[in-house]
Amino acid sequence: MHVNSNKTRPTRARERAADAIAQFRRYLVGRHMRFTAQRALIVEDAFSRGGHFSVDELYTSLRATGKDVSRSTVYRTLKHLCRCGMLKQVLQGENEARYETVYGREHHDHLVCVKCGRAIEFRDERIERLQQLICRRHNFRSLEHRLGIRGICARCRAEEGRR
Amino acid sequence: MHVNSNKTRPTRARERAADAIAQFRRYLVGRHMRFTAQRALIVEDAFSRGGHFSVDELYTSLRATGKDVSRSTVYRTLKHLCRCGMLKQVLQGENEARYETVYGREHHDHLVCVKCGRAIEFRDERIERLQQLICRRHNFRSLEHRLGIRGICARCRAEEGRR
DNA sequence: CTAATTGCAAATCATTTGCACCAAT
DNA sequence: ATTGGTGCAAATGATTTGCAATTAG
Repeated sequence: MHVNSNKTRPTRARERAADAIAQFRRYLVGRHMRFTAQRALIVEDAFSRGGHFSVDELYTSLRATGKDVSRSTVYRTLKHLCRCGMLKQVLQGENEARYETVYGREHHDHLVCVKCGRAIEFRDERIERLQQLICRRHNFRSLEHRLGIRGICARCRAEEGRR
Repeated sequence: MHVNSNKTRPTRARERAADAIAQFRRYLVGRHMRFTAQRALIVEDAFSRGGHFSVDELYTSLRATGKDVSRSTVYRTLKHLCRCGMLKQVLQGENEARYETVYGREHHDHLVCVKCGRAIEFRDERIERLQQLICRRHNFRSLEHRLGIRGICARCRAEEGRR
């Protein structure tokens, strides 16, 4: 099991982003699609950040750094990134969709704090194995799975004073 | 582990619905809220059905039986049902929200078929226990959890011809 | 060159809300 | 009688789309 801090080291992040851009370009070229400046900026931003993000966070962050990309293009690009499996939507029950990067990372599940919104990531092999077992038993071919535990994180519990 | 067939026996369903109506009434009364004909109809319909449903399915089904309840009221009532824990939203990544009844049932997880949309329910104690363990390890207080495995069900795989 | 992409503004779609009338307590 | 509920139509908010101008291959 491992836990990511929400801030990845800057250098590490830049590497990750560069890898992702290269990968996305390969995907696009292979499909006669075009690798544009806007797409590069979007992938760059998405993969430089630690945790999850919403369309608006990404859009605003780009804009804040003077990289003007339209909302439409952000939506369209994120859709492509999902289609090629580099990104995935994580649905936690809010109004707007949130995304997390997949490319270059291993599968993990989440503890989501309902107070502060933070997501703690974890991976448990025993749970993974049991899931496979269940699929086999139902003759079900698993494509992906998602486990989310909602609750209150240690920090919020501490601040809250009581247990 | 157990699996529910998607159709519950009619009599059984009626009982379930009656129980749910009574429970919702208790909740409302206890909060100085009013138990109205519309609310009864909505709860009745929601708890008579087997699987998951969308607002529109419920709305249409009511309407089809001549029970005229406005969409607004359906939305407002489902929200109350979620608030009191009798219902819960299940997010599978579509555009519209889907709900499933909680009251009178035990917690379970899902195998969701991406071909036919069917949801197979299961419960595995070992997974439940491991989740508790993980929460404890992170000093995280779990409020609820949700495990969904997306893939292709046995029936669709058979129809598909290949493995 | 030529087809794909962008940005804008208008269009959708699910869900929410303001308000005048209605009904449960 | 009160006060909360309902239905309608209008408002909202996120996402999508048509289209003319732009640009990558």
